[in-house]
Amino acid sequence: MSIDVGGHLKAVRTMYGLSQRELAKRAGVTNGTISLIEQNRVSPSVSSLKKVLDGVPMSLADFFALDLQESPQVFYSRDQLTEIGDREVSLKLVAAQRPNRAMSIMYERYRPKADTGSDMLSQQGEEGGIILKGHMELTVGGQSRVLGPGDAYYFARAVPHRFRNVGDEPCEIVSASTPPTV
Amino acid sequence: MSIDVGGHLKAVRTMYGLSQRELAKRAGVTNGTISLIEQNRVSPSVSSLKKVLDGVPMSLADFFALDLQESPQVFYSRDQLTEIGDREVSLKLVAAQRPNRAMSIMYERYRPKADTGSDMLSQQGEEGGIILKGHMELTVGGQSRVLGPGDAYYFARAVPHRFRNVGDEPCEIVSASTPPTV
DNA sequence: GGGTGCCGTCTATTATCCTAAACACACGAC
DNA sequence: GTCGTGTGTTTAGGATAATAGACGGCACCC
Repeated sequence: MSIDVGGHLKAVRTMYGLSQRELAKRAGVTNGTISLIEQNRVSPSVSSLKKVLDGVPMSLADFFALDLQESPQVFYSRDQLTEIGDREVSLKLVAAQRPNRAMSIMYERYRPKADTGSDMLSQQGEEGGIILKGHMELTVGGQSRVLGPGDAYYFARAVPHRFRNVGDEPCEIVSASTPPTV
Repeated sequence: MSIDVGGHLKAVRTMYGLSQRELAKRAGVTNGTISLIEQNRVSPSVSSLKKVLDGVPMSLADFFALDLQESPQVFYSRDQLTEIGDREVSLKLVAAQRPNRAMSIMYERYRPKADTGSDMLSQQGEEGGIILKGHMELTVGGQSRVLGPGDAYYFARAVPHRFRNVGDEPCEIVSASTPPTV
């Protein structure tokens, strides 16, 4: 067994401020079980691990998705955002260097007439955002629409999509997508 | 055990076009084990389930995260956003009615002195955002910091966190979180 | 009809996990 | 001091999972 289930569980438990006995009681197992698991002296069955996590509560998916190793960066000043745009479109990415993050969050700035080109598509995931300034024509699947400040969008990336700044001023958007593409 | 590990495994295995014996051989377990797991006659230990998934290969996190999705509305005008705030904090949610979406994207507006209260925590997921206007004190785990326009944050929700508008003007944020809490 | 090969299932045995209860240590109250 | 209550750890034994190998089914070929 390569993955450290025990350490993982201990981290989760202590993060919630629970003792082994408290967690055991909530989960309907014995404190000894928790102890043995945390020491990696046993590899719990999925059913018992689920019982334990139900006591937190936390899903199995989240449990195994947890990063754990260190405490990652939380705060990013505006000049710490990773910029990845070209001249037409500027993208400032939050938490770019964070491994295995679940989302990309970006501050996007489109010059007048900027255009992502016809019908981008990714295999998977979802994307959404809110327009802050300017006017953006968004085409998703068959549908097309011009969005202004305060308007928003949300779509599955498997559908072809295109962004085009149809205004005379720059268009600014905050967007999020999952899973992160960049 | 509420979750259907067996059916799940069978779906993964057949998706990869493997027989029980093939998968067993790759994984270093016996075909009987696969059979018993798929029938939910046993709840595999994490270690053996991991061995089995290594034969695919697939991570435990992905295994437990498997799901499906889809839905229609793409564009949301500003007054179509679902508002869910109280007097102190206004939250405008994109695609609120969309079932099984992967993220929540929100336009958040905090009145001066607005405070989410001490140490909220959700059991799961990640959250991030970008400050548009005003100044927000964000506390995550031990660390605390005041963020201004253009600054950003990103953290795992399992860590206790708190937002507090420390400025005299309203603070506006666009945030995203996954999985959606609301 | 008899082989051959691959499929998933089942059984008897062995290996591992889970429980209940004891154990050891630390800290505060009195 | 010695209770009382909190913590995590250990142990014996019963419960559960994993193994090796047998079993029956189905398709294909001779």
